[in-house]
Amino acid sequence: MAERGRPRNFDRAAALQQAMNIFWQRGYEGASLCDLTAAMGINAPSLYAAFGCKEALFREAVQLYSEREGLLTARALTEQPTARQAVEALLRDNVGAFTDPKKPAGCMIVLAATNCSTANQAISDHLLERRRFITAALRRRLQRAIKEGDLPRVDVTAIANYYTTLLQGLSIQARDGASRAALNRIVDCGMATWNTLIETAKTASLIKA
Amino acid sequence: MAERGRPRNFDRAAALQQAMNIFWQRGYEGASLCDLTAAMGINAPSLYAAFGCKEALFREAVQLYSEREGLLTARALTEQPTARQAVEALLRDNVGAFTDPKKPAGCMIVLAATNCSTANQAISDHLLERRRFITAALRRRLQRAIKEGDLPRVDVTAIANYYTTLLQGLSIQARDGASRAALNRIVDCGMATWNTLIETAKTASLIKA
DNA sequence: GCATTTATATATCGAACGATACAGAATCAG
DNA sequence: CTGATTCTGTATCGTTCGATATATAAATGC
Repeated sequence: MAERGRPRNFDRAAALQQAMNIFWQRGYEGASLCDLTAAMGINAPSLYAAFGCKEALFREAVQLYSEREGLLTARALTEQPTARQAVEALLRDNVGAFTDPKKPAGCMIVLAATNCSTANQAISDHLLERRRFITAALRRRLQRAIKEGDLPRVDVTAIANYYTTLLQGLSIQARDGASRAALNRIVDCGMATWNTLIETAKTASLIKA
Repeated sequence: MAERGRPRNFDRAAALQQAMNIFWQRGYEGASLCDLTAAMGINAPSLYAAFGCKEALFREAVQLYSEREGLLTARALTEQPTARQAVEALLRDNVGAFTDPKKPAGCMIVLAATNCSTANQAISDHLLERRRFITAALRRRLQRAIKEGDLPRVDVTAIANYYTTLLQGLSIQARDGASRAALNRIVDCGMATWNTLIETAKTASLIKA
């Protein structure tokens, strides 16, 4: 353990988590360095020494968020036996997280950089990539269901995009103060229509072909 | 018309429209005064003399946006004969507007202040109020449909919230670069399930009662 | 002990932010 | 014409932004 020099005086992981919460709550540009250092309990030079710059800190915070909160989504998609159960678990689990009073409302990936100045386009693009990754994961899960015979041959892109859109809308609703019950009521609507939706995607896909 | 003093050298309405476009594209905080004055073709003092301050300019821009783009929604809700047609027209017309290449993608009311610094909470609240107004208009339209016998007695709040969520999700999808065809494909999914959804909202409402 | 290394706290830095002071230009009333 | 009024362009204002220079404190290696 060749830890030369004065040892760090704060818990880097704990500080990162605080930074994540601030970014989650206020967005990339809405979170000032002053906000960040105050929440992290350190001064600016310590922040820069430990994380590089604001953008690098944000990317680490997004990574932490993905590992923490994205776990819900990943588990819902992999562990549920059927596509329908996977989609419903994905929606319900995220609604639960979106309305956890101990956390900022809604999804950080969706909300933290919806509008950025042109100088921070890279930040927007980074989150856009993450959003597309989630949609792709859902699409792959639906494809797996077709292969497993759990789902008829449907337009998986359409279904995945539809539920992604609903999920992103739920983030806005959560941020706007909707209750967990209200959001679950919306999920009820989204899931009640599953059978019809699959039929539609099937026929539409056939019409296209 | 006692127009005293030196006359204004620019078209106030045209300048406001340019400001609206900048706010629409970059959001309230993402749009700097430099961006605004450049797009409006005027200098800062002219902007302040004509509009007061950045926040007042933004509120006027939101008002203009509501009158211009909100017209689509208002017309869809009032002019279509049935609730189903009204909702579908609302979604289709907004998808058309969201993907108009001559305009910024997505809805300004949804995207322009999703994450604001605490100093500009009033801006967020203003747009939140507008969003709630739109949901309320949809809910009233559904209630009207029940009164007209066009719709069974359903949980109109749930249906209105569901389609609002979908519409807000569509704004994010549009901003993320989704094509008009892709968004219409999502609307297909949302509308294909109308009958099932109404049945569900009916029974659920009865269960509740 | 002493040199080296790294982290900390204070005190900024230059740039960009929203917003104005000011002088000059353009119109009106008389 | 003169005086009053309003708009315009230049040149800032004070503040906050993200990011650092500097000196000191706390650890290690020898």
